[in-house]
Amino acid sequence: MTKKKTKGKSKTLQETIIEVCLKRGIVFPTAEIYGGSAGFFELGPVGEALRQNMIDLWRDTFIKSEDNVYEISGSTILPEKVFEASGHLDSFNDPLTQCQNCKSMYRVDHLILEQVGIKVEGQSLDDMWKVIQDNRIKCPNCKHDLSPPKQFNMMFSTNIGSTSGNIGYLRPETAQNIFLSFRRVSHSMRAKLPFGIAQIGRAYRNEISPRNFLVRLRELQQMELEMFVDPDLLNSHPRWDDFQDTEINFLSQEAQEKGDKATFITIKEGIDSGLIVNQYLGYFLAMETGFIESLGIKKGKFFFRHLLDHETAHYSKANYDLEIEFPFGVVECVGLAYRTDYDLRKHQEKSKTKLHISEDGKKIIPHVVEPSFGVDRLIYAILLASYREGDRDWTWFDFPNSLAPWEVVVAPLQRKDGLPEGARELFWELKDQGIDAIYDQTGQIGKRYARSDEIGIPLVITYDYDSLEDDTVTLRERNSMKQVRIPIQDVGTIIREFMLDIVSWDEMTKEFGEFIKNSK
RNA sequence: GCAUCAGUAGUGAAAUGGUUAUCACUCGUGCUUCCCAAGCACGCGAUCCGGGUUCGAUUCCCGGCUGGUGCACCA
Repeated sequence: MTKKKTKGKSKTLQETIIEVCLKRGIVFPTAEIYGGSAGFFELGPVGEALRQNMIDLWRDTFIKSEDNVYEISGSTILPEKVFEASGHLDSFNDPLTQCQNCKSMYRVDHLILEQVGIKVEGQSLDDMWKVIQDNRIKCPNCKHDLSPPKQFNMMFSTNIGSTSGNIGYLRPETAQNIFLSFRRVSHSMRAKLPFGIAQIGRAYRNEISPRNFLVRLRELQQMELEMFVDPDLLNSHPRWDDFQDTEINFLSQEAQEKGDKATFITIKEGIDSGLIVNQYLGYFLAMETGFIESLGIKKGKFFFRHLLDHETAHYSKANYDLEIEFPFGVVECVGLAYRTDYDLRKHQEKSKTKLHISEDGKKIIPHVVEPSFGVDRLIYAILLASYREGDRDWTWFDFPNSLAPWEVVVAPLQRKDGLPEGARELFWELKDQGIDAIYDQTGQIGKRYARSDEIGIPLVITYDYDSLEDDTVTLRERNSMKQVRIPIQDVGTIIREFMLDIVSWDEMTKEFGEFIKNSK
């Protein structure tokens, strides 16, 4: 953690980002006019544009570029049986006890295991209370008496319909819908292993203590993919040759125990040494690396942490968290879990519905490899990674072009002499061409450049007096603050090529020459 | 959930048990042929919520909400 807030002194990066978010309509607290509600945030126009652009990028990468991944959209409220089967009802119900004196809270089962070595996980509260009393377990902190254990449920519950007793829960992860609709999707798509089902949507967790802006939320958004694979073929990924040499930044369990840093390894090295459990996990480690880089986050700034055994969820046989480094600490943004056949088996048992795939006369319950992305945390990570300050009087976001909230601002140099009319005409022309433009004629031109930079719009077109004469406009680029003068009829094409990274800004200035204002 | 600090225009700050709560920037309108938050004029805009003490509370007290930090928690 860095620095303190003391009047007029330096602010943390987090405080700075939050300030810009409020000011520029990126993110703000839910129900703010009523004092807000912890753990909930709303995206403003700029934040929502970022979110949509990131989701598009994810869909392109993890669904559209694959030959057999199908996207669904499931309900956010699910009946209780689902979570009895999935294990969330047991595992999500943490039994807690509190010290009567110092008020410290403890997970009862963890405390008992640690103090007297007895495993009580899954036992009733009364039984656990008995173990505490029989063994005279006291508060490890101050040695005083503990309270009887209480359940704390991390899932939001509700009643379905008018009768009580039909309990539903807001899903704590999007993944369960995928297992529930597995049979329908695999049949309707006539899917053959390996195939994937993806979902982008909201999930809910009643966190005890929401913290750190968009990091720990009670309502969150996920982009999840469940890849279903024949368990005998987990080490026969069809594209092995394409990704085996991809380098990833990896923090092994052993390195964590020694306190070492993450190091770069290739996927092949990871597989050969057993650090990466199978090729499908390796594939997604490589894919996740590429995706995060495309968000403008540098390869050395994030790493995969192989979770320690006690941190690994009840359903998972191996878990790799993608953690991104920032001045105040790391933000965990993506998980990669090897869920094996846990979920399908549990749902098969509970629902009495066959959840296998028939192939070559064999009945296979596929194993599941699950990359799971936290949308909100990634938005935060993008903001942090793109935030810039320096050679100008305002701050800006250096978003990758594909994430920018708008592609271009169209601005008349002044609000008179026919300039607004000309600029307006160009603005509508660009819209017709499918360019995501926004019009701004308020205030002086420099102020409009600043505002545009501040929400990370890469380009500004200025329609000036010369435009009236010769049908050219200036095009300004955010990062260099340099301009070129280009013919109006080519503007749409030029913007498109720049936004798709077909033509770089350097190439553009070479072709058109840098425009210097003819002062006075 | 515990402890602790904090909450004043959009943002950042100032002040006060008593007339109309101050300032900067932002924002809006106008002027200035004006290409990187220039200048001038005018304008909009705030004491987190509830209760108590008091003739009077933004200020003092209590409770809540929200945020920072530490602990705990994070399937």
